[in-house]
Amino acid sequence: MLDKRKEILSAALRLFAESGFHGTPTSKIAREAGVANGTLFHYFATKDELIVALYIDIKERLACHIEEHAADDGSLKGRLKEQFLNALYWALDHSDEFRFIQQFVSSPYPALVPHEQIEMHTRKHTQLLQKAIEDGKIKSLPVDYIFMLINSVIMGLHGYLDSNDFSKSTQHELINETFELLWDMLR
Amino acid sequence: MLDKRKEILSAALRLFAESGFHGTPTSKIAREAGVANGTLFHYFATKDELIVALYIDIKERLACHIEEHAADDGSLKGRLKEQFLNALYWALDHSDEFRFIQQFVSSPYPALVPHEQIEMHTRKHTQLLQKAIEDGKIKSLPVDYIFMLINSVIMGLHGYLDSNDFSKSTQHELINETFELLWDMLR
DNA sequence: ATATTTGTCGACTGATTAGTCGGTTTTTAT
DNA sequence: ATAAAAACCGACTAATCAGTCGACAAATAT
Repeated sequence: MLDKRKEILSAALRLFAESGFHGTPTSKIAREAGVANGTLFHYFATKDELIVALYIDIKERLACHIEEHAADDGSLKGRLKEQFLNALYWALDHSDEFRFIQQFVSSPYPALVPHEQIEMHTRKHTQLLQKAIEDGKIKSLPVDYIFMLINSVIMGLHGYLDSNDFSKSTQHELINETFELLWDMLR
Repeated sequence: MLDKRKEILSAALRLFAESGFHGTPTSKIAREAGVANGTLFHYFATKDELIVALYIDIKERLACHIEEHAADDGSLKGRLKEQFLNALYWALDHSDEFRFIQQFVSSPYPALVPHEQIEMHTRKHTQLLQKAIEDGKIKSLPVDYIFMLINSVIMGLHGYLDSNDFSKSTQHELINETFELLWDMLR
């Protein structure tokens, strides 16, 4: 049964999102995952390693989701919009994951993640942007700057939608409007 | 000497920004502040109370800064821009404070802060926005929505400027450009 | 002067935690 | 069938940490 690893990651995610990294003892994670204490340390040598592994796992799942749902045809704007919407819907459907990521990036942990790993995940998003810039569809500004702007808005909008509780359709409208606002800004 | 309280807050800020809330033992804070262990708990009954007090302290200082540097004359756009620039420059000059706030908001702690306290600090910023909306200077969208958008961009831009190291003048340019971008988007 | 309150100290404690270890079961390879 | 390796267990430990306590000092009040 190799899916005990998954069980551990899943339990850790739930508990971290609820009580934070340090508010969650490894013993509780093991119990919640239905494995022994030692088993946790069989898969992850340290708690830190578990946290980093969880981060990478989530990032991978997000990248997969966006890749899967990417429309390969259509205008550049349409494809970018697709990415934007997918990121937000994923975040809305995976608020534990999102809370974890937020906690993670505003902690000392990111230093422990190999640099290439990070870049690999962002490149997929930035290359579409790069193309849009080259085609003159959006302003000629540094890609990582634009990426930062979009990302910030995604983060912020998610928090906003998460703390108010709108109907599904209102959410959808807000997300759409926000993208159009962003697009106008970058055009 | 009642400024031991300040000494404790200041040491806590430095250490929290460096190692996170839970990576920082109270004993280390006391040592760094030059006071005894028990003294820390004389001023703050629990570690949590210290963390919340530090949050409120920082928020107050930020609000003061923005208020002090607010130009009372000038166009609405100019005043809004002033606020935007001041927030960013403050953040750039107080990265420990900023790191702390980021950590704080993506943790379970905000639940411990009285709601009025939060609203009090945001109202000052939102009321200028409210006026801009009423005057038709910017799009008629919910104030807190617009506030969220601006805030996200401030957060994101700060992170961006912090991780690249641009010259002062490049920073200034980027900040200016970003505000103009934002303004165009909201107009 | 005296009493009272407030601030300060640092040794101490009870609880908790990350991580270990020796042994058992399960899987895989031969 | 047998041996070797990998997964798994849970009691245990060494260390750490938040918070206490009783004693002392300084300031304030009477």
